[in-house]
Amino acid sequence: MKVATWNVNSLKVRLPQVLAWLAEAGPDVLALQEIKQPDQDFPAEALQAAGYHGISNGQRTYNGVALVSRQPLADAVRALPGSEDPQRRVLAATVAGVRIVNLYVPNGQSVDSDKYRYKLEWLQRLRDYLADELEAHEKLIVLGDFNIAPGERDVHDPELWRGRVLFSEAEREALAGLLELGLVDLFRQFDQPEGAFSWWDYRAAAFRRNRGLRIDLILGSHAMAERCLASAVDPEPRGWERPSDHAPVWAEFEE
DNA sequence: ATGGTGGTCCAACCA
Repeated sequence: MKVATWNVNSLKVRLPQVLAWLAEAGPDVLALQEIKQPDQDFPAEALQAAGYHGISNGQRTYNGVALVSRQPLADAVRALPGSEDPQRRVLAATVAGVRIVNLYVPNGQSVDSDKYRYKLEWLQRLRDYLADELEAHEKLIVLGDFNIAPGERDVHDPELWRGRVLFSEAEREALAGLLELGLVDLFRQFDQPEGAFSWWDYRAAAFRRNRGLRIDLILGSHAMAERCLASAVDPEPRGWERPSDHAPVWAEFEE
């Protein structure tokens, strides 16, 4: 099973690229973030024609997540439990006996903003949720746009980014807290090239200069980590015409 | 230190 995550920054704009990447990379499951459209606009028919089921937790203009899968998606959950958050950032479902949790973690804007405090509170609620999910599901994958670079190797210039949003101590500790629950950053189980990033700012030719961050992650429970055969970023779509600012990240598992 | 780009939807917000 091949599982992937991609922040597409508007599914309306990026649907042709999503269909092209599905055909090219052939993932069994693709988790999408920032689809920026309500559920009634979700392109279920175009995906079905490509051989995929799809479900969404959409929202107009901002946020919105979706799951695309060759096999049916069951038992969907669309929010962190006990939350009245109107921001659509969570979509979990079960595929072929594997629980998949798709996340669009808040960006946080800057460390002195209300949005940063919201991000840290949200991550605390996420931790409580994932603790329960790990109890309930031996085979668990948690993936998406985490808006946090885990370590020095995941940042093009750690000294520039240190203390700033996406690489601040409190965010990195919150992410480490998720791993302490019993989740593994699958990308780092394998040898990777230097400068393997998943997001590059649209500004200042950041992609051309490879000034990026690895903030799109695939975490697995130990049972999934043991079954993981490979993981990588596919930077190619970031170089396409009118790209998302993120590239897809994938992980492959034995059956 | 600033501003650079892009999506949504036409002013301003978010990333």
